[in-house]
Amino acid sequence: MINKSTEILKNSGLSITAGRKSILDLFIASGNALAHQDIEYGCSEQFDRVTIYRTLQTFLDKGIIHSIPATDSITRYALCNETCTTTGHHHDNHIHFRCEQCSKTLCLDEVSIPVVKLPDGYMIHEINMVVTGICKSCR
Amino acid sequence: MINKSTEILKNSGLSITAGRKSILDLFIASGNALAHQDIEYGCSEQFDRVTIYRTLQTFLDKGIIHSIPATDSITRYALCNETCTTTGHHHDNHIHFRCEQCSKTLCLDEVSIPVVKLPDGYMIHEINMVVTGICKSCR
DNA sequence: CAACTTTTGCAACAAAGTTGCATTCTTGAT
DNA sequence: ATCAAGAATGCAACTTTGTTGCAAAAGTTG
Repeated sequence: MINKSTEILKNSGLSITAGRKSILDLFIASGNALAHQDIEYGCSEQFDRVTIYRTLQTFLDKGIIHSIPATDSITRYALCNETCTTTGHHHDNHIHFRCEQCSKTLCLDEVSIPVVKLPDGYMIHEINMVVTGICKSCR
Repeated sequence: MINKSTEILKNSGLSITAGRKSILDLFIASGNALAHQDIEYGCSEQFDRVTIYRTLQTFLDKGIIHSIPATDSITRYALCNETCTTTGHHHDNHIHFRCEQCSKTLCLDEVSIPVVKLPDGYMIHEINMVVTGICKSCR
């Protein structure tokens, strides 16, 4: 296993292609959540828009990345952490933080989502929590 | 003051137009969050797509509605409750629930968002919490 | 390296959202 | 009730975002 992106692909049973490695490398390098557009302009080599959409969907399906809700109609994705190996739809139990200054969206892996009690009759499947504000680096 | 939508518009200092009243009435009648498309097809009279976009933006600015984060790139909006009179960007402190069965998004006004403690250096401005699962009516 | 499967790129399309401008409607003062 | 000024609307044109089918190219397995 040469590098991390190759390793992730192998572990998920996906074939190793230049596009997938490139996109994974970008996620690993950036350290924050990426939108489709970030990837389109961020890859050193350029890939077709369609390929990027399909790759992101594949990664979602395999549990390599997760999507982060936002109010601005831009879907962002972030790498799931290592312990999160479930295939198929799943969810990391951490908070997401969006900085209003630098516009970066981060996974705060160390902060887990508090338990909430819903009224009777509601079944909880998944909880998402997104905090906006100013991040550590921007103060 | 003839009806609720007119009252809301007056309170926000907006001029009373057929489009605005129609859209507000739809929010009041539906009781759940609406996406642009729901409004486009939901209004008895039809309005231009652009008008709907602009009306929603105006309502957001005036604090009449708030937007609800989602992972599906569809922005949904819901009426802010009465106590929430701030003009400009603001946020209701309640949880949103999205039902996987009926696809409705609801404001659970009675459930407030729990306090979270972020690592040092982060400034919190706004917290959003979206729970997905099965709602009361769909069980 | 050969067959078999998977992935990619292209084209074409559909949906979502934005902007400028002319026309129409609201409002507030007469 | 009327009218002028300002605000809102509709239209056209455009950009961005996301989807689908299919043929060509690349990856995988023996």
